[in-house]
Amino acid sequence: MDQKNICPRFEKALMILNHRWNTLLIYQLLDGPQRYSTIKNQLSISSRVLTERLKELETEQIVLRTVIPSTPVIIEYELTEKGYAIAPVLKAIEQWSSDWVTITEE
Amino acid sequence: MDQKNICPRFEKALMILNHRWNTLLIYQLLDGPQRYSTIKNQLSISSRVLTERLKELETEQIVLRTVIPSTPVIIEYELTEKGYAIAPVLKAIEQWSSDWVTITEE
DNA sequence: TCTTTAACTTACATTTCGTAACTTAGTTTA
DNA sequence: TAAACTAAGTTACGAAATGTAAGTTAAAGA
Repeated sequence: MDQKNICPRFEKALMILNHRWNTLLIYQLLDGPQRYSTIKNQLSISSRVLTERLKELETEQIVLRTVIPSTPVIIEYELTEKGYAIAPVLKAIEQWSSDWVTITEE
Repeated sequence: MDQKNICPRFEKALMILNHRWNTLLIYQLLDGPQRYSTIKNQLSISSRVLTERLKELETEQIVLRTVIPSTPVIIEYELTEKGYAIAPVLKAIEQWSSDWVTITEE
């Protein structure tokens, strides 16, 4: 009747990675440092949610935010070492999707 | 200005795996076939959403639903081969979480 | 007949998300 | 001098997803 003892670190990892947009954002940043507007243009995410997620990933030390003092100011986002360490997860998803996922067209 | 060409199968995999509860559900089912009430008791998910997600995973052929005709009826859920193939993704997340994720306590 | 049980449903409140318009501060343009 | 432009947000608000709690169903046992 009681719940399984899930490792809290694993649980937290799932919370972060399964939060909408987060894995796609990390996937996008695997290409290297990118500014806010570049990310926004690549993904079909709204600025409201993009800002929110980048803040979350920054708080989790997965993403680093750098201010480039120009006019207008430019902000660059890049993965930290912790962030790049998520790459194998994305690789595993890519592998599974190429092995098993089919697109149903009509 | 245009979006990156993300493989539609990878994109679909992300849609499925990042949908709230889905990875945790799959993780739970890696232990083997389980009935509805067992899953419900292990995770803190509501029956409304649990039913919804199990249907989604069944539609995606990740989960198989079996009716055991008893009274009251018992339903057993288990991963398909496609479902078990997600295990490496979970393993990669476990690895990352044990390497990098810390729990902030107060 | 009444109660019990497993696996859902349903109604409704709360939270999260998406959309579009607005803000801020320097800089160029008119 | 003032209006226009730009990047990176922020705000207000409606729509969609999620959580909560109570209800449903059908057969069987008390």
